[in-house]
Amino acid sequence: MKTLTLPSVSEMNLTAVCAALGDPIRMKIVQCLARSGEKNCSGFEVEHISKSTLSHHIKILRESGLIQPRFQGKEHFYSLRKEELDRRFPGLTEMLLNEPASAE
Amino acid sequence: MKTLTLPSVSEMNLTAVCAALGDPIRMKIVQCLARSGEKNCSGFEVEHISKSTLSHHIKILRESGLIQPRFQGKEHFYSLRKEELDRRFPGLTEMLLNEPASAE
DNA sequence: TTTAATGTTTGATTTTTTTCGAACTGTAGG
DNA sequence: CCTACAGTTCGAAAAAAATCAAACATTAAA
Repeated sequence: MKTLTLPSVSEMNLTAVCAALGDPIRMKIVQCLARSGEKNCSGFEVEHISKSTLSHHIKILRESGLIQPRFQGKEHFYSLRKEELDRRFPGLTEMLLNEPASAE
Repeated sequence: MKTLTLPSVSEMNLTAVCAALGDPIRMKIVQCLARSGEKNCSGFEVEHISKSTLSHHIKILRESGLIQPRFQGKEHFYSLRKEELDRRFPGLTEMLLNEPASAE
């Protein structure tokens, strides 16, 4: 059974969202999704991390409410929860788009 | 000699700012400053932490560019760098003000 | 010049987070 | 049914962050 817990708009918490965005890998994933819509794990432009580590970061992003999954066959497609974020944290998605990808 | 390093607007980094805001104590301090302007350490509404821990959190906030100090006598007054933040991260200070103080 | 007040810094400890490989789950194709 | 693929979960190890007490610095006041 797939029990997917995604916080509602009112359940989203700014501190948790900031903590999620406070890691360079997660920031990069979120910026990637902000710029290009839906992607599966292999589409995130992150290198040199194992798939279990990537999965861990995705979980934190999902639990904070920043991203949402869509399951299709064996692939998990993720996307920014733009509508929800724009309601809860106006200006945030623009911030993500305006910020240059940090050198890593 | 007091060498105070405060990042310029262009030096501010979204990931670092988010990491700074990702801790509940620091979030509370910043929200406190956003609502009420300048305060010294004893004015931050945080309890149950030692002064050295508080000083540590203040340092992280200052180095991220979120707050700035003003030295007057033996007191250090801190304030949000509102003008700089509004230029670099439009919408951020509103987010801080809109967010209810999280129960701790 | 002592003493008290307001922090900061240092060094050590605890706690949390990040990371990985291995095992596992579910899906699709042969 | 067997195998490959895409990803998650588990358990352990490493790295980073938070925490505190003690020592230090600076200012002001007695």
